[in-house]
Amino acid sequence: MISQSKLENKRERILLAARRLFVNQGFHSTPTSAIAREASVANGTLFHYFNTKEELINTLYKETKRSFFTITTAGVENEKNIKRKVRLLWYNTVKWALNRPQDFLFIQQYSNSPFISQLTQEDISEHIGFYYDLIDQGKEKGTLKDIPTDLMYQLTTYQIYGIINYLLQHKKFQNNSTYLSMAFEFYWESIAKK
Amino acid sequence: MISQSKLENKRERILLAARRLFVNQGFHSTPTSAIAREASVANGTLFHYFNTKEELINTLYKETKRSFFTITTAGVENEKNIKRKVRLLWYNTVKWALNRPQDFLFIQQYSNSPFISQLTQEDISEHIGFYYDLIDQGKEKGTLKDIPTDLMYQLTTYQIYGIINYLLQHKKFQNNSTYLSMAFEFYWESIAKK
DNA sequence: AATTACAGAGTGATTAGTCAATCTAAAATT
DNA sequence: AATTTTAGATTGACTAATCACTCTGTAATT
Repeated sequence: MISQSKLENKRERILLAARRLFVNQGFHSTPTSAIAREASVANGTLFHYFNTKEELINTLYKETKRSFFTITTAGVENEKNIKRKVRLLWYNTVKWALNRPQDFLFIQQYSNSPFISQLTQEDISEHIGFYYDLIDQGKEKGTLKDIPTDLMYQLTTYQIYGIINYLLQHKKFQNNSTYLSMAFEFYWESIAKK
Repeated sequence: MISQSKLENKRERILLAARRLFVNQGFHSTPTSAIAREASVANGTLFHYFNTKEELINTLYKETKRSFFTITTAGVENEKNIKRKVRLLWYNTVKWALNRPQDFLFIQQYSNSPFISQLTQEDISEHIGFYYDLIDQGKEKGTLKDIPTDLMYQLTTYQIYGIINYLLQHKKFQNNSTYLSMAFEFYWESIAKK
């Protein structure tokens, strides 16, 4: 139906506008009126789709995170060994962030913001099992270092954040496969058993 | 002088109250009125010491960062070799963060916030040379891996953020020297040449 | 006496969210 | 097929609350 797609369109436009402004100005210095203006939508329309500003923020986070998870884990299960799985996951994640820097910056900003609603705290742990399982597999097979799973997860997450932020600030390396390969090997060596 | 200490006292109380509230609620959802109330000071007094809210935030950041740098680099120069220097720096940093979680969380929050004033961007690069020099020394001597200095700095910074955040969430490990030692060795192996 | 610290009521601007009115398009009725 | 009904989409003016910051007067310090 045409009307239906039109509707979805406005909701979508609001979310896109919100993300753009949030990344540049932060949650609290982005008024809902500015979001509505940026989305070419009336003030009231925003509150038709989202009851509160916080609901808008949380919805944006959930949808972005879900998309992130789907894209970055694609094909990982089919890889033969741990290193290939980890490599694909790493490349998927880095490419996802470089292709959609707004999405990445939003998630990073949200993760570091002081007040995350309870609902989304649960949402975070929804996907985490996938990574924990992968790490446990690697440890069982003796491929990965024998450090606590949750610590390993935390450290690798931060390391990937680090390389992505670096690449976002140094565009020249983004398509340099030698450079990316070096960065991955650094990553791999830090978690692989010698 | 008593009067002098009294004055410093109020300014200090405002800064402490601000930090406490910022960490819990973020910059923009912490009104200056709340800061004044928390510091047991009148509204106007806050603006006597700081012309604007932004000036208060930036002052807080600068003072915290300076204190951080002074404490964490203490004694590092006197260590004999790179590994000992890096270890002391690592332990100093981790201990600093665990002893003053509010300070750490504030700096982390500030670093990730979308709009950092120009002034403090310069302030950030003020201390960075120290770390770059240390990395360069390590690379020259063949102790550290041969990857670009700025990349190494970025990755190690994030890794330390990672372990600190982990320890803040798992208090039981904070005084476990075996655990800390393991975490440092993990860190060291990730940057040391094999 | 002069300057600085401090208080707290006051101000104009801005905010999230509301609401009554209008529009749209599909379903129901004729 | 033409008309009416209905449900939901959309609008933008409006409101009550909140905000950063000012101003004026008083107390303390020099």
